[in-house]
Amino acid sequence: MKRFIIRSSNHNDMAVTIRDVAKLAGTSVTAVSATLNGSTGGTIRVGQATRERIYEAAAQLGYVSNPIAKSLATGKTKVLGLMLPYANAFVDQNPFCNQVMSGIMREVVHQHYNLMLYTATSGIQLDRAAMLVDSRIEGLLLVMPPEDSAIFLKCKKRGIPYVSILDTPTVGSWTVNSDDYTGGRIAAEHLITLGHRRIAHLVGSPGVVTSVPRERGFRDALKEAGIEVVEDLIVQSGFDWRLGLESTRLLLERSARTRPTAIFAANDLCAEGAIRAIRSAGMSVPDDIAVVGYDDTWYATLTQPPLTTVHMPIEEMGEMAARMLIARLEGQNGIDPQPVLPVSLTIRHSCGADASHFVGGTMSSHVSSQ
Amino acid sequence: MKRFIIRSSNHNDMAVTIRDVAKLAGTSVTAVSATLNGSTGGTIRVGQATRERIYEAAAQLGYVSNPIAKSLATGKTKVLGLMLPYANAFVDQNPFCNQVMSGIMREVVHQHYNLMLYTATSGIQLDRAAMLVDSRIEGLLLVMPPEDSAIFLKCKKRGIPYVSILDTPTVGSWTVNSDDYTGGRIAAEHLITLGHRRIAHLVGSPGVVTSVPRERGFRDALKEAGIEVVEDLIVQSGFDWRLGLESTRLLLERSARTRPTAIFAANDLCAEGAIRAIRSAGMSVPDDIAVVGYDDTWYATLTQPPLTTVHMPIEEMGEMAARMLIARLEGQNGIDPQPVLPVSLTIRHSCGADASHFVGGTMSSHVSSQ
DNA sequence: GTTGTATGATGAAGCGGTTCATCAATGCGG
DNA sequence: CCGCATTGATGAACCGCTTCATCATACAAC
Repeated sequence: MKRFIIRSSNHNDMAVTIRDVAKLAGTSVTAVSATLNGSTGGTIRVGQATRERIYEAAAQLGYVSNPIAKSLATGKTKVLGLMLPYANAFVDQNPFCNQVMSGIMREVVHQHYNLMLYTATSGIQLDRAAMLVDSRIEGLLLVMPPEDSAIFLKCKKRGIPYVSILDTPTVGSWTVNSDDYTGGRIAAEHLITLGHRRIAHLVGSPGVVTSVPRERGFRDALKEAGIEVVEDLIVQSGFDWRLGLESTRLLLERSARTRPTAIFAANDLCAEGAIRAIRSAGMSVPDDIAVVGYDDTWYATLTQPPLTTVHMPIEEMGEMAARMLIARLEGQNGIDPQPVLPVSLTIRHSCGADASHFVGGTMSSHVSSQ
Repeated sequence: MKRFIIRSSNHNDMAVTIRDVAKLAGTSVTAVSATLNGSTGGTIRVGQATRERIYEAAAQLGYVSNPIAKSLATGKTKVLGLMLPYANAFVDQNPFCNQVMSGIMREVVHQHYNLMLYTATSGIQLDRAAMLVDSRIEGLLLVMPPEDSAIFLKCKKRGIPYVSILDTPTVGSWTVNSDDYTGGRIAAEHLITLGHRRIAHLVGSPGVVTSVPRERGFRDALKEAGIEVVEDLIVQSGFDWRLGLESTRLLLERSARTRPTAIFAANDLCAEGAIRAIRSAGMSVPDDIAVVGYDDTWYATLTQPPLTTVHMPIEEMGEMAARMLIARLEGQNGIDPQPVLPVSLTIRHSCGADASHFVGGTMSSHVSSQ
């Protein structure tokens, strides 16, 4: 026997469908669909009267469209994926990711998209996490993806467009970066302007793309000021405060005559480590040694003294990435695929500078003080 | 003229479907579906030989199931929603949310679910954000939801089950909390054991449910130790370091004889503020005034001195919430709907205690030192 | 030989929308 | 009155997958 099916109007928890609305409004599902979607302008036309009956019926039934069915029919999900970097501690402990996420969220919500979150949690490698990325998402946002990750291949195979944040731009890639070169420069220039000559640079973790241009900018600034670049003062460090502390401790072991009088740290957390090392060596920041951070996360206001740091427009980068991805999905063109956002210097107290002297005094497009 | 449709095998970017696999394997879609899902044990049975042909065909075509179609057919999406709290700064600047998210992610990935992220970004109220929650998600996780939010109603109407983290348990609700009462107690007890008698408590933001039981625990501990509870020493503060600083500053204005010798702060950030206030008043932590924090986020290791703080199992709470929600979705029963996770005291250096004296010396189930 | 019971396999009806192809009615110029 | 463009409206195919109802066969028991 065939099942007896007459669309049992209420399977109790069954949501109301477009058909229910059509029935109540005494019209067709086509009309309902077109009306409720603001009529796409195809061959389907709905008169004013019908339209109103539909609205009323929909309201009366409390109809809400089922996005899943819609996705299946249209092939569009209005969902973006966000893949956070592999190192769990990084995500947990670095305000950077949060701020990027905030920016992304803002834009995503604004454009009526949704965000699916993926992370490579402890024990799950990024590539394995990538397996979970499926056709539910239309595009993917990547934060600091490791080079040559299988995830890229996978996206390509699946035809999923992606935009990465903080990634080396290559031909045809879509990346959002900030101007790390200038960031390195303005940090150095600020210190130079303050009279420093022996300036150390704690370089970020190897493999993180931002490190190289920052270092380059740093070196160039020194050269241009006619200051000899002492290789021993440019040391490998990292984005963790412990690393900053360790590296700085080593620097402080140098004799008073070769010891740096200023340190340009890999990021704000690293600067925190540097400040600690300096303190525990019985010296003062900024009187004995000046410190410049990088990122200008909220944490920079919490160091003692508050950190002079290179401001990265982190939220804006997230926002930009989301905007680019969506624009691309919607077939807009004329989008710059590899924007580089400007940085600036936020002057606080870790260099001993009076902010007011420096407004407009650096290469940055914007110098603020707090 | 009717469209001429023979399922044009390759619309070029069209993904391979279950039908393609069936065709190649010379069998039916039913068989393919059953096989690839590990045969649900219904009336559909697939023989070994067919099964192998199917696997081979699927592999050859690089078939991947379309989760959207699957969702539409089954009514299950395997997607959970996560609603982060409204205050943007809170999410950005408080490590708490991150850690909860980590825990949630861990469990969600482990159970082969996905996570859709919702936040009330600046300018978008929580209730408006809730509008975006749709049938794509099977359940919702809420972090510190404001009471009486429209979101609850909405979930109920839609039949979406939810579990909230840090929320007052009510009849029939599903909530995950940690033992705030004991948290307040052990903080106080620790300080009492160290000989303190004038202990202040900086209470968390009003409206946040954790504040009340913590204060109660704090008071009870004092009473039990026969210490008079001085109302003036229990002050409204908040979860931001600025608030901690401000509140503490006021406390320090008291005469030396009525001034507290120890402060139990609302959370780690608030404790940071307290430490600063104490320092800038020319006093020392812990020598002049001891400070206890709450949460034990990574930030607690960064204060100077490192913070003795009540350890909240934050990640575990996230994990637990996700596990409960999924269990509920999958119809398991016997789940405790309102678990209260144990807290403990992490002893560092802001109270001047030697950790080794205190192992087992408090009510906590676990005392660790770093 | 008949009946019964596993086992193996499949067609087709959904799930809830979108959209193409088609048709009815209306209005207008000549 | 006829031809034609325009507006209004609809049935049904389709998106890709699940699953019910049904059927075919083989083999065991009686």
